[in-house]
Amino acid sequence: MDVAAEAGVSKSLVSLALRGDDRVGEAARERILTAAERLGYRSNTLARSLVQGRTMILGVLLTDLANPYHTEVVAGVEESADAEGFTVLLAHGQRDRRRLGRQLESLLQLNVDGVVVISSWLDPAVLAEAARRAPVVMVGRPTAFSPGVDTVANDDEAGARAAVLHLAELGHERIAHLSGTGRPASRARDEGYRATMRELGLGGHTAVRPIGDDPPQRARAASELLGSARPSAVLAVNDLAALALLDQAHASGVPVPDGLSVVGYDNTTLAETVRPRLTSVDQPRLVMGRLAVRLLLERMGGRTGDRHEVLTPRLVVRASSGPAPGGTGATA
Amino acid sequence: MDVAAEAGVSKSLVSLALRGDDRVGEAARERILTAAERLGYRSNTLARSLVQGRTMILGVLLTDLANPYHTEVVAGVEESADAEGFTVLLAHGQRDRRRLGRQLESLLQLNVDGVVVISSWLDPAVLAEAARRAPVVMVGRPTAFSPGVDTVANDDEAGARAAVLHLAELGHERIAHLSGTGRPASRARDEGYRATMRELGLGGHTAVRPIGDDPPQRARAASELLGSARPSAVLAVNDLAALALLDQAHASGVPVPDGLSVVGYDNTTLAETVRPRLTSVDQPRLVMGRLAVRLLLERMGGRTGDRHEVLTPRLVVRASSGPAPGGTGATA
DNA sequence: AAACGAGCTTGGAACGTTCCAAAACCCAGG
DNA sequence: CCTGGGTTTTGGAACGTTCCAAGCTCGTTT
Repeated sequence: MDVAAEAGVSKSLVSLALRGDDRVGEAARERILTAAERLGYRSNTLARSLVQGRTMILGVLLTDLANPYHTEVVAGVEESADAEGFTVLLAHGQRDRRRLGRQLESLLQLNVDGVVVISSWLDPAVLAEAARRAPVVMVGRPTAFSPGVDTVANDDEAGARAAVLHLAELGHERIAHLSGTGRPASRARDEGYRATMRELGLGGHTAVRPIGDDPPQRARAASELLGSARPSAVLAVNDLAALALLDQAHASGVPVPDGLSVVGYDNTTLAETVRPRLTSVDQPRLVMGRLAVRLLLERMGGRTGDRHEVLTPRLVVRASSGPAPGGTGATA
Repeated sequence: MDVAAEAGVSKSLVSLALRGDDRVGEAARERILTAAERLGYRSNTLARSLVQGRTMILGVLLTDLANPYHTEVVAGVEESADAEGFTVLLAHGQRDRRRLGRQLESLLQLNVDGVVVISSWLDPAVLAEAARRAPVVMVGRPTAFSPGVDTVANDDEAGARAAVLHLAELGHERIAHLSGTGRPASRARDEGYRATMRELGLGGHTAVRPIGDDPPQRARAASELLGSARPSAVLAVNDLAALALLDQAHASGVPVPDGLSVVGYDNTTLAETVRPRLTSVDQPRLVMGRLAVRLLLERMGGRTGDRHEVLTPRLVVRASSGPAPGGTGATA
């Protein structure tokens, strides 16, 4: 270490001084700091991590950078991690199990101190295996619970329920559901939708149409839903699906919300840019991110039992939902 | 190293065997591999990087995760990095110089082999300093060139020019510009707009209105632009600005494109979701990402001179631009 | 029978830190 | 002038790899 030579002290003392240890004498500290400054010295994190056995890095693994839901969770993670002195690095796996696995492996190899997985695409077995090597929290509803992995999710059933109740309160009865493609969260929303329809005595009006993954499929699904027995309101599995629906409604000359009410899910920025502004179920994403970090810290602190946090979503009413055409407004 | 003991060989041989060196005898290799398998052994990347002096990691520093322009550049970076055997990790700085600096520092401390900066918010001096520690490529138009830093940008003047020519060809003369807030790219687009207007003899119709950063400011700027002397066409500094304009036009009952043509910039996914679909100038983002990696590799390979690549953008015509109201279509 | 070379294997140094026990220094008290 | 105790400083081990020069074990050549 050149700084040691430059300042005429041992490497040990340099190490102490640079870490701000107060056992270092005033004169020595002075010389060391100026020497380090002059030489532009930067301690090597790799070496430090090697000896300390930790990196002060939290890894975040996500499927989809373009998805604002994910990125807001990340914001929450970053906020808490910063406050605790951790650096956050993101690894991006796309919707590809293999790539996700590889990226997860990269993070673990880096010896990150914890991993937040924002994706339900990862194989539960892979997740469990990762949890044996480092604390792992999964944000979102898992396909199956993996032992050793904590989870933070929103209550999809409750979210769907709130949306259906809102629509029923506006007088709607023929409430349809533009559902997802079998991912865990979408299944739960579907379930919540069906249960609430039954609970309201609207079971007979239950109508579910799955939507595709790519834009053309989405458009077709939306158009079919608006076809023959058109519902007066639709709960979409997410904002993207709701958008496809709005688009299709516009194309077919169906006015929203006067001819059709639409409710989305996730309350992405999309909901606030689209016309008309979209009523949507909001997940507390920031809170979820912060919570994920707290769970990681608890694990590092020695907790062994698994925790599964479920947060309550909140309906944000905007312009895309209104009174049912024939109704007189509130009936419930 | 337990594997060595387990297989009854030296740690050196284990190291060789696991890296697939062909000098290792068949019997020993066999024993080592099964021992490693049984013990669930994973070599420690930190230690390897420490001795080899490189990490096979490329860092990407970005301002805004939520911006699809950025994330597509990232996709290009990842594609090329993967092909070259590098892992890509992202650090996210938000629009905050200090935070960006800290994140950059984190990446450098990790000893990444190269950094791609997708942000024009970073202080050029900080960038230059970073370039002294690792190869750095900046994607986007820099505030000022930093010695040692390569850049990859699109030709904003040319993009703005293409948009104006397109509108002029449709017969528009009163073409206004909803401009940005002084970032380098937006200044260049502004310049391209003005120059092209002059070139077409439309200098007298030049009208530039700056837009704000937050939604309410954007809305006001859009509304003012549509006020008194309403232009027949507008080039917006980016898709978000164009969106605000579309929104405002809708609110004031101005039909697009019949009463007003709008052209955006960046061709984000927004352009394909908004109604009407937005004509927009597309930057070759994937190519830019790939190019950034190539420049990094060249630096690692020993190149010393700086390179500044400028790519040509391409106008994507959609439904938001049409013939000028009074005109007969193509005039140019 | 000695020397050689090819194929495999090994021990120890090195990477740049932190950690720890021990050494050196200093000053006050006896 | 020695002793003790606190403060400051030090050398060497350790972290888990890779790298390198050197070693061993054969069978083959001279």
